[in-house]
Amino acid sequence: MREIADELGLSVPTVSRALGGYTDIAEATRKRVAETAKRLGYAPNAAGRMLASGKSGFVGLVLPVGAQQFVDAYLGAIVAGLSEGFSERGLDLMIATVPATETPLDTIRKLIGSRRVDGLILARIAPQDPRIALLREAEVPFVALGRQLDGPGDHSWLDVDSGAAFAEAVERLAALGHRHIGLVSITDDFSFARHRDADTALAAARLGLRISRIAAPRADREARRQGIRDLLTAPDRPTAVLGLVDGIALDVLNIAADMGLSVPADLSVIGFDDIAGSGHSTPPLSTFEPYNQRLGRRAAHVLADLLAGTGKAPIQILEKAEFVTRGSHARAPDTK
Amino acid sequence: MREIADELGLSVPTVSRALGGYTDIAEATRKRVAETAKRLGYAPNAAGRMLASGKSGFVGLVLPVGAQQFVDAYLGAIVAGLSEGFSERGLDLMIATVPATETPLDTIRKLIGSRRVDGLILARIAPQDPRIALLREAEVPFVALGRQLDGPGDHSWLDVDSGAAFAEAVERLAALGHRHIGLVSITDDFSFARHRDADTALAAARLGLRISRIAAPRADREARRQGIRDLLTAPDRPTAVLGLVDGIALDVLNIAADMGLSVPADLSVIGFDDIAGSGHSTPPLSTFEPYNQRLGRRAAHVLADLLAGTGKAPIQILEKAEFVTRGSHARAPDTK
DNA sequence: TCAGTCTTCTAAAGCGCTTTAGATAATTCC
DNA sequence: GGAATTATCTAAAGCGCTTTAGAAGACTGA
Repeated sequence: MREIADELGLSVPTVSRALGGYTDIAEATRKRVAETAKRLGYAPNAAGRMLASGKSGFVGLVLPVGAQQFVDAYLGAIVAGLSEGFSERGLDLMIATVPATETPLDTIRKLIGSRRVDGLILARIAPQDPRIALLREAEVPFVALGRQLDGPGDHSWLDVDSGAAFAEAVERLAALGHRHIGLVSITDDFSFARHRDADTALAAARLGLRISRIAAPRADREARRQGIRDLLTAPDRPTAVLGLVDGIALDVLNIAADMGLSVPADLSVIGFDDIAGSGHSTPPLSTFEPYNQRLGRRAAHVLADLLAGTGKAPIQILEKAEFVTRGSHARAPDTK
Repeated sequence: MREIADELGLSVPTVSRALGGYTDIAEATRKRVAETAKRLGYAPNAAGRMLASGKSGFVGLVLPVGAQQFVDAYLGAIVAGLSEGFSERGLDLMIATVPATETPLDTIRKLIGSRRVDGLILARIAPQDPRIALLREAEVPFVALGRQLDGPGDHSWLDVDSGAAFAEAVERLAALGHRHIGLVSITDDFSFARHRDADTALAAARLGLRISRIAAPRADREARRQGIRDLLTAPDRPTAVLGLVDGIALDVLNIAADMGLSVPADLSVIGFDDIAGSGHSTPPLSTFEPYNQRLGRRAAHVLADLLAGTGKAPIQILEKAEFVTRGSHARAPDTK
């Protein structure tokens, strides 16, 4: 910056204000400065700017990578969207992992204590998430991706309304003549599982359909597969099955094939997530695409607004997941 | 920091040196400072530290999100590994996206011009990658994930030796009595495709096997599927097929099922990547797992070493992909 | 024409830390 | 016992930028 100032015979603050677009700089000067800056390939030193302005220009996403939690397709899409959204607003995304020796709360405390980030994105919200309490107390702007179970709270969040997607799946199946639908769920305590269970039941009750729900621990694949087998061999087996996630729905396809059931003629199957591979199964899986990248991008904009001070009221957004019509669902067998 | 100094009747620099673990501070003082810092919940201001030390403590990963390129499972795993590895070395990962109005080179130039990052990770290396030339010229430490086509170069890189995996697949199939293997490849100009093509051909030649290679543009799924159908209906069809990636291998499974071919009895199929869904196909797909998260973590350590100045010579690492035995490959049909 | 008002710039201070040079006190050596 | 050394601390400067206060010049209006 001094270089530019020297070259043009101006002072350093003038250059700073010119680049900052302040009004008390003559238009001609502003232009000269801008041109010289470009010619010299000037990029403002981030540290100097941070120190003087008190803003880091960074926004943090804390990943609990330590355990088995890794960056799956969901987080990958979120990261892409966040990064895209923030760069549109002149912010940078930093990804922090929680070291094995620390708790996520420690990491967050350090991050905000060192002023390394101006705000935070919280992903994988637990039904009761202590991080939310911490950030509210510290008065650090943040946006949560996902809802807590005990109501909307008064912080900003975005979530995919996967419950609505399951209700839509029930409606679609009802319209195709299905009267009895299986739901393969999980016993783990995730908010998304409870939302999907509840909204499926609600929609079925509203339409007068029967739901047969089975559930096993998420990681216990064998238990789940046995449950599916039992469900499909029962004398009054459902004519359609909803998988809580695509992985489960693909297992249903798999087991149906083993049992000689033809999908979608004998059995309809619908999943959720549109994971890689869902389009390549036999038959290709009908599922819901949650557009997580778009969700991440919108979350970035919400946080950017928060940081800019635009609007104090919490923003809470439920995004819709789109149904992806493929080959694994059709009219109920006895209504052809 | 001044607070700590005041509280203990010391000067600010003394506190700084005490926390920095310098030798010219009495052990007793060091301990008192450390305790007070902990008690006050002190975290050093990142901006001040950066400005004074000239190091940002950040390492950048530039994502070309703009176009269709999104964060798939590969990049997700890489990000997780990088973040994990860097946090083990006291560095932070920042993810930058390339705005629609800029080229990746612009973004990189800005990043290093503003001293926002101390070093960079380059992912998705092109056969001739201009980013490598730029960073070499700017003398910014970096590590590439992937090789260029024209030899190893003299910069540090890590890559998965997927060519070796395909050679291993050929060997495994040869050992199972297969004499004629199909390879479904792509026509696009990616380094990884050429490595896999070449090493497959080499291994087959060495073992006296026949390879029938077909290829279509990566995005043209219909052309690829037609190619696979032609391959499998030919009078002397191969008894095993390698898919360049899992998506392709799953298509092969799919088409084989449509044609009434039983996998693995009539046809063996092997893929590469172990994407979500590969374990849920019918039958479950035998494939290779590249352990990208581990690769990212190792890359982080290589770059951290570079930044610490430990060892000037470029480090070039080829990682092995592990074969995942599932149900889609078996003995050749006529050798039972 | 001269006080008052803009417009456009500069001077100085300071953000929180690290680093270099130097000061003080305690210790050692002959 | 005094010079030389060592151990431990402090003073001062400076990293590159932004911000506040203020100065200089150009303009207005009666």
